Amino acid sequence: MPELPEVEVTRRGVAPHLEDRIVEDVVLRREGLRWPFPPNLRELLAGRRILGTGRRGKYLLLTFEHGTLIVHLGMSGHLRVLPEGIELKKHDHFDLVVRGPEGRRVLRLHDPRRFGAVLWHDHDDGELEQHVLLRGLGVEPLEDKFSGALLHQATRNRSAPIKQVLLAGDIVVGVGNIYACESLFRAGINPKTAAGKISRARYDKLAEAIRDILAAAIVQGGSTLRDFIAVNGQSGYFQQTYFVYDRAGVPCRNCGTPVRQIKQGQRSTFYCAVCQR
DNA sequence: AAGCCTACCTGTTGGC
DNA sequence: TGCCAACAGGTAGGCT
Repeated sequence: MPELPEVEVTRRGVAPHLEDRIVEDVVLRREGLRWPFPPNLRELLAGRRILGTGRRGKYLLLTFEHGTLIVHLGMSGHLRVLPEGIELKKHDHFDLVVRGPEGRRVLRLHDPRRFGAVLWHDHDDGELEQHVLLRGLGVEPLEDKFSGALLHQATRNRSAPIKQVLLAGDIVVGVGNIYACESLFRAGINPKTAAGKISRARYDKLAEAIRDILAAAIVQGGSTLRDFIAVNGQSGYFQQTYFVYDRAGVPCRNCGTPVRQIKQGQRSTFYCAVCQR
């Protein structure tokens, strides 16, 4: 589910309910997800004020004075903000209960496949950016540092296909399977092309495509394919604007040639063999 | 070091 | 309708 736009939509959704609120309770309903939950989370957070929210790649960050709560939604996770007393659903694993002007609110993490994570980074343990999960991440695609020049320079020694290099996340973060396919279509680049063989001019186009597509997806509330919903329960709409993703055999919106589906590194790739060379 | 593969899970879908 | 295999948006970690 959640690539960068969905995580950013989630962050923007939860932010007004969390910022400057005091945590009153933490409820853990299992040992953990991908990794164990910090067992002392309630002691760490109860009575503490949430100073702000952030995002690094697909990691959602809740900042406290003494540390940062790191939340990852994995493939199937979503967060909702609910009034107290809403009935639990299967796979509701974690609640953060906060008090605000409108009373108590519950931030509830739902994650059927349990590839998500909730971790704590204590400020005594050094810089957040040096956290083991964050330190290897590439640049943020919506920040100024991201450019065709950066993509070009960073890929000179990469022989892997551009699609897989984008997904790897060590050069640029947040571009998952959907947005990698869509961006390569927009830039007219065949996903199988070796990353190191793509020209600077084509990378300029790709960087622009990634930026534009991610930004547009955020405006649309992200993509709702199977189960993504925003904090308020609304679906995203970006999937209606897909050019290639999930459209195998359907005529290309640009040239009419049927969209192809192939496997790259066990993941589906969708592309137009005519528009993408 | 790049690049490939596996593993972690449940839910949905499509073929028979 | 039921059964089963294949597949799904992410990514760390282990191997070559």
